[in-house]
Amino acid sequence: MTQTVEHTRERLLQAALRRFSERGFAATTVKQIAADVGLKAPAIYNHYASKEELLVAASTWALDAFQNYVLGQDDPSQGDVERLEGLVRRHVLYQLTNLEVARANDLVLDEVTMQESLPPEMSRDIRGRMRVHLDLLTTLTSSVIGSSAYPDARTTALAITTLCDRVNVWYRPGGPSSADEVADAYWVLAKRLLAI
Amino acid sequence: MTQTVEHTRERLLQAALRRFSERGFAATTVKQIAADVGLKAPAIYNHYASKEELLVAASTWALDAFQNYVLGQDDPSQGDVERLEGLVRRHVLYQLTNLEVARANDLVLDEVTMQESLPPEMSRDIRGRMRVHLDLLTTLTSSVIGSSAYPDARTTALAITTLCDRVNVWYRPGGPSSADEVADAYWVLAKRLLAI
DNA sequence: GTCTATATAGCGATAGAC
DNA sequence: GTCTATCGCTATATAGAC
Repeated sequence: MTQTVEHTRERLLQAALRRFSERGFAATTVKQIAADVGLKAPAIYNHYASKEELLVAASTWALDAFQNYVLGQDDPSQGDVERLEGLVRRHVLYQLTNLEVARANDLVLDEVTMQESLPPEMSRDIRGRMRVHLDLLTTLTSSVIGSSAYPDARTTALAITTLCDRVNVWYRPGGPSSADEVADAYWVLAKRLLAI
Repeated sequence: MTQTVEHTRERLLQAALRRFSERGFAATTVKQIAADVGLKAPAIYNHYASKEELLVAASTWALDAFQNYVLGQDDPSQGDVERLEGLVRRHVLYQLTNLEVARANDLVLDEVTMQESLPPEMSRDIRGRMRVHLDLLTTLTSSVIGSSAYPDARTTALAITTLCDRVNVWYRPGGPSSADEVADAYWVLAKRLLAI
């Protein structure tokens, strides 16, 4: 009871993240987000200037969390295959142990793929971040399969990251496989795509 | 000029399909759909009872078109590998030559994955249809890789269909590859996943 | 920093003339 | 079958009291 206060701003961000990831941006109302943290709708505007700013904040937070986890642990002193394995495993594990954040990332990526949904500045930022991830994956893939491989490194890297990215679409927490088991299986699949 | 009339109902459905696929259901207004076919918003209700009915009609149409193309040409008298090749190639080609419809299918599948967006009857219908596709793919995969393979046939089939499904996310019509070239490359990737 | 009350705007959908 | 006008509602966001 002493400091159940907790910073309202952060709790609003988490509530927004969950709502946006469940129903999408347009179908979510600020009233719902406010209610999730025990507030009336107008109180939100003491913390965020607009609903769109909430989307930007939530999306940025989700992308940061993903990249910190997946890319932050990459160790350039390791071999290329080991680095690829780490990227694949962490990508899968992240998707499966942070279903909400992962869904939010799917969502924001979708809104970037489409038009007008997000402020252009943020669209650029997001594209840039995804490029960092894909470029690293492509570089490592190229080292492993060679520069004249068919399909080429970019196509192969895209296939690998797509598989990892979509794992949360069909995975259900209570199901037969643990997240680690799925990560194992997906690294096997990735190795097949790399033909190693 | 003789019969530029064309059945308004169908043109509305196509306009709805495009709008929904571009911006999502909640963010699309009936006014926009009506304007796309040169009508005012209320005229829509002479053809569809509600915005939701337009979504149901558009989604059903899109799913039918996809399944007719991909599954309708499947020939059970062929070998398992040949049938898998056909399914993969047609899936990719369909995604790339019907970008709008493909996006609409992504969308409706997403709304099914989430909750409440669609009438429950339709959610069941869509789940059933996707099961038909995945079940066929899983059966053929199982025949090819065996029932004790690791990862198992369902995981492998899911990976293959996921790759095909997401090809339209990064493909751009004016880019370096034709749809046929992408289909070639993806069948190579699918074979690697099948370890053949 | 939260509340109630309200401004403003846009939505889906209906009524009724043509 | 389409139009204009409008209903009823809900949305985001603001104003001002506490």
